[in-house]
This record gives sequence, structure tokens and C-alpha cells, in this order.
Amino acid sequence: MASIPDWVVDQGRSSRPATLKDVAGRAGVSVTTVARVLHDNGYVSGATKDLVEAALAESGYQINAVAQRLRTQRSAEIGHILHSISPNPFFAGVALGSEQAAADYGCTVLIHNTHGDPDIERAGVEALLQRRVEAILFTTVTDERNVLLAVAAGVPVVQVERVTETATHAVTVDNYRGAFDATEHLLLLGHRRIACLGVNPNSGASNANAPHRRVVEQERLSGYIDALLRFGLPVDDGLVILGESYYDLAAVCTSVRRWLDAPADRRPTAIFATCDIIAAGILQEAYARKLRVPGDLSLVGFDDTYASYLTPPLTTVRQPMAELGRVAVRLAMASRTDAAATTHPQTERLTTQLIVRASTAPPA
Amino acid sequence: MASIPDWVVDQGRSSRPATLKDVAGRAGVSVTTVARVLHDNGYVSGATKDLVEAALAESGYQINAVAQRLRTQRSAEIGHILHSISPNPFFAGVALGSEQAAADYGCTVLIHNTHGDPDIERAGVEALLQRRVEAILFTTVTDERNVLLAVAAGVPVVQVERVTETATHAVTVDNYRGAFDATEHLLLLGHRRIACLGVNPNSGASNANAPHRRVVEQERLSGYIDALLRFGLPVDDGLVILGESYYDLAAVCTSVRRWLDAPADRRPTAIFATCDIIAAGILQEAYARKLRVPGDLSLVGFDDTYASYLTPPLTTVRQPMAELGRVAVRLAMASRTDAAATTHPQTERLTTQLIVRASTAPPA
DNA sequence: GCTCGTTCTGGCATCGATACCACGCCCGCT
DNA sequence: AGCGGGCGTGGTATCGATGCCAGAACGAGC
Repeated sequence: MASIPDWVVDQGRSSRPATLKDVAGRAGVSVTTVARVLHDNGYVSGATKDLVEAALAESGYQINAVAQRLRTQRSAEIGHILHSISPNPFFAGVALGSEQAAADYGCTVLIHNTHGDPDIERAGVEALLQRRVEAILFTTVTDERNVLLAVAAGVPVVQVERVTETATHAVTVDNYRGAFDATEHLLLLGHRRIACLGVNPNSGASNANAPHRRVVEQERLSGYIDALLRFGLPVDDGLVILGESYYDLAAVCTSVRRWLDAPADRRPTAIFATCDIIAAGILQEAYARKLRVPGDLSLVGFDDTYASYLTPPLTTVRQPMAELGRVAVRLAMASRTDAAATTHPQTERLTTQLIVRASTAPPA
Repeated sequence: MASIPDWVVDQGRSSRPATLKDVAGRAGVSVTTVARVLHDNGYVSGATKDLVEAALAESGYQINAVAQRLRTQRSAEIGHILHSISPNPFFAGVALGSEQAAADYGCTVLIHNTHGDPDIERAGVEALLQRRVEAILFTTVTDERNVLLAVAAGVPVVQVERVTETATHAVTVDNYRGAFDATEHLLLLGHRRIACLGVNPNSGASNANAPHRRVVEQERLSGYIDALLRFGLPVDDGLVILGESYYDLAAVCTSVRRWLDAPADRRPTAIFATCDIIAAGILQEAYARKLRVPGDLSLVGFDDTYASYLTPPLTTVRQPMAELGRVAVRLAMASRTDAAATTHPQTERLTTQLIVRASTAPPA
């Protein structure tokens, strides 16, 4: 007498998930036939098709993606390295966009939060390479060598809101234009003492491995300066404060306090902050001094993350965060097939949009 | 003459990544030996170890995690289903915590944003099951059946900040206590007309598949009511507005406007909002009416997401977001091994913390 | 009657890493 | 001298899905 087939054992809730073999046994056909029904390709007679479909349903079969990937050599995954999805919503916004576009390619996105730690970043890149991801996006880079690691492995790399010497694809917004628009908006309102709070484009120059957003910062600063010049105004060094990073709020805050504590005739009448979070901090400082925004002080932010939730709602330069993520994924996936794209890195440039809300008005 | 071995072909940047076999060929040993060096187990002589390590380095070998997982039957992945990591930072905070704890188990977290769409949610759960994730966390649920889907598959499930009849592990904060503390804080300051803005615990009752955070909402409402009763105050139905969901701001806003437009002697002197985002909206409404916070109106939020960025900084009930995620992962991983845990769902309850900032003060 | 093409089905090697088993060797102990 | 055990190494089945190839059955056309 024949021995009891494997598939007779109870496929209960706690046992291993069913395999193609299990289903084949249950239906009394070969695994090949089950696979054909599953993917609806090849020739299968109506009768056996019904038989197999019943067996599939009974066993609660779910395809094993791990085995499938090994066999087909397609991981269907995209890695995304970034600072942290919280608390700065900028990263979460980009991540969300990348997820949307990845879905169009049947891919899922693996997010790696580095928290600015180069070791975590390196471990993240290596983990992604081991998983054979189809592309890697960098929305922050702490150590430039980690980008090279990915490039050397032959994986398509796209840097988001970041421009460096490393030859990879990139997608950024027109930061110069964004900063110019913001400053011009204040100038057109009649402001003449306009301060700028940003991040030093030259910071990290001593550390060759951490050129944090340098070009982006330079562009924003240039946009501010050029707008002033266009209006025939000199750049007052005392009205420009550049921190070490976007997360270095402490330094920025003390500078702002000095400005706000100055007598009205020497105080800036408007401030352009290159990040909504910094702008939020300034709002609080102004509030503590009973300075009215926009009455005594106009304020423009950057990013449009927190801006709409603030009081008053903040005029800001909107970055198309989700679109940055989407374009990054498309660029990466296109370069997989297009041979020319691999050798000639491409840079996509999106436009920002000045969102005028209630934090800006003509000076008193 | 022997044919040219495979590994002689250039392992250049654009070719397939090296396999154990490639490395073995290069070093002139067996794959078994290479594996032994790689994992530093078993016996390997110093000489061959050096040989193999050189070969590993030369070929830029990165282990193939896909093959490894198929063979070891461990996906080292945890799925996390949530509404969306942006713009509400609550989810991002929980996700971050889950990622941290997952790392302790050598796991990575796969985030699925459902955007409140039951079809996306279902597809997400199925994708996770197909990847054979070791556990699934639900920080939002749109369709209860999707939880059952995961449970039926035998995967450990943990619901975060959510209590339902479905018998799964859960981790929540003490919402009753949080709401009680917030209301009590206002009462102790001397407020007597305290309004409450929340989400209707009975909403979705008509739709059996979408009992959105019902218990959590009930607890928050009860905490508010009980604090009033403790002070011998009646509950004024006109001062309680419950929206359909946290994302249904429109309805909430119109109600708030009605309150704020009322004459001062009928206007609430304080509002307890069960979400920072709602509180931010109230701040803006108050500002537009030139009502001073906390002078004319005190305000308490919930979550501590946006709270510290607002003007004035918002008094709020802090939820330990990251800790929620961490505990959820620990609960899930523990239940994998502990048989008793599977049958007896466990609920962990974390404590909230009232963070007093500048949006609350005694009534005028 | 033979060939050819279409329909239907099963066998099996393969993706890459792992783990078990087997074999050979050298050394020390009885 | 013989034997057991610690070393050092290689062979190979396996995880589960895929896709090529083989082959059988049947009808149509010459």
C-alpha cells in the first residue's frame, strides 16, 4: 500500500504555509501545472484548472516571494537611505513619493534611517546590497564613501536633493530660484533689512566624507544674495547666519535672539529661513518677545512641511517632496535598462513654488 | 586542456555579483570552506582562511540574502501596516521605534502605507504574507478582515494603539489617564467651561469592517468626562464635538468656529483636543479672531507631535511613540517562541505624560 | 497512413546558501 | 601497534518557484 502523501497532514493555522508541492499533491497534478494555473500561462484544461484552483483555495496558498526572487533573480526592492522619517516630515514626504512610484514597477521600498551616523549608513547600504535591491536612493548622505560603495556594486544610484562630485543620477529642486522667489517676495512687500538663516555651504569642508547638502545650501544662499543685489541692496554679513546643519538649531536660535533683542530700527523687518523647522523656532522667539508676525516681523520658510500648521500660517517655499521621490525612482529604474544612462548621470530639476500665507506683510 | 573556469571572467562593476561558488573557484577551495570562513564556524586552517578572505575581498563578495532566507526559512523581516508616515508624525514615530527594536532581532521593517484604503491594506497584508514576514504590526486598520487574514496565516500580529474584539496582542497607552490628566490640568488652573474635540467612538459602527480606534476614542472621552465629574461639573453636550476621524478636520473646524465666535461669557475658556493637529488648527482659528492663547483660551493637545513647534508651544499629552513601536516588536517576537503567548493575547499598556508648555494658563 | 501542429501534462535542472555527512589526516593514549 | 578524537576539507541534498524540454494524445491535411 502506498504511503500517506505529505499533503494529508493538517495544513492548520500553526503549520508551515503551503507550497506549490503541497497544492500539487492535494490536486493530484504536478507542480508545473499548478504554477501554470497560478500565473495563467501555458495550456491547462478547464477541468484541471478548476481542480487546482480549489486546491489553492483550500490550502490558503500564498506564493513564496523569497523563493520566487531567488529563481527569477529579481528582488523587486528599492532601498532608500535617509536621515530619519521623523521628526522632519521632509524625508517622510520623499519616502512616500518613492513608495508610490516603486509600486508602478512592482517594487517595494526599504527605508533605512541613518540618524546621521556613518556606521549605520554603511551597514544600511551593505544590507541593501545583500538583498540585491534594484536601486538605491540617497536622500541624505553622511559619508560619501557609502555612495561609492553602492555605485561600485553596479546598483543604480539616485541622490535626492543633493548634488555632489560623485557621478550619480540626481534629482533636486531649483533651490536658487526658490530662495530668490522668497527674498524677492519680501523685497516687493517693501522690506529692506532682510535676514537669512541657513546652513553653511562650506561646513564639513574639513571632513571630506561629510559634504552635507553643500551645493543645495550654496544655491539657497546665492538666491537670497542675488535677489538683494537685483534690488540694489548690499549684503549685510550681520544679517546672515549659517549653522552647521539643519539639526543644529541651538546655534541658530542664539543668533536669532540677538537680532530680535536689537532696537526696532536695527532689527531686521523680515527673515528668510531655509527650513520650516527653523522658521517655527523663530515664530516662538518672536512670540516670547511680543513681536507680532507679520506686523513687526515677516517670515518666510522653506519646504512646506510644518508651514500650514503654524500660527500664523507660514509663507514658505514648497518643495515637491513626493515628486522628488517619484522622479528618483523613475530615474533609477530607467537607468537599469538604458545603457547610456549608466555612463551619463542625469540630473532632474524640479521647481519650487512660493506659497504665500499669513506670515508676510509690508513692514510697519 | 582544461576549460577556462567560470571565475576567470571579469568580475567588473556591471556584471552579476559574486557567489560563494565564484569565490570558492577563485580561492581554489570548496564552497563549504568559503561558507565556514564567512560565518567563522567549523574548522578552517589559518592558511586557507587567509586565502579565502583574500578571494572574498577581491571579488567584492556580498552575501545573497535572498538565497540565505530561502534556505534558512527566516525572512528576518517584520511588516508594519499604518495609515501613512506623512504628514502625521505619530506614525513615523511608531515606525521608527519598531525599526529600532527590530534591529535587535536582526530584522528589518517593511512599512506599508494604506492611506485608509482597505484594498491597499489587503494587498499590503498579502504581500507581507508572501514575503513570509515574521510578524505584522498594525498601527491603523481600515478593514478588520485584513487583521484576520494575518492571524489565519499563523503570523504573530500586534495592534498598536488599538483595542478590538479580535484576539491579538496589543500595545496602547492609557488613554483614559491621559485625557483625565489633561482635563484635570485645566480644571486645576481654574477653568470651568472646558470643551473637548475628539473622534466619535461610535463612528463606523454601521460599517462592521472599519471600527476605527473606537476603544481608544472612548477612553479619551471617558477621561475627559470623569475629570469633569470629579470636580462636580456637568458635561455640557454643546462643548463636546466628535468628528468622524482624525483626518476629518473640516467638520471639527466649523464647530470650533461656532464656539470661538460666541460671546465671551458663553465661549469655552479652554479646549482639550485629542490630537495635536486639531490643536494646531484651533490655534490658527483663535489667532484669526485675535483671541490670545493662553490669555483668552487655554489649549491642550494630544500626541506631542507638532506641539513643541507651535506658537505658543502647546501643552499636550505625550504618547511614547517610539516605545509603542519597540514594545510591539518585542511582543511579536516573544510570541513566536512562547507557545502560551499565541493562545493568550497580551496587552501592554504604556503611560502617557502631560507636558505642560505655554498654551495653558488660568482663565482671565 | 503519415506528418504536422495544437493542446495538455510531467520531469528536472536551476537560482545561491546552508547543513549534514563523509573522508582523510595527525596526534596522543593505552 | 591499534584506536579514538580533534582538525580540516569536500560532496551534496535541500529550501520553493520557475522555465525549458520531452512526450502523449488528438485532429487536420496531404
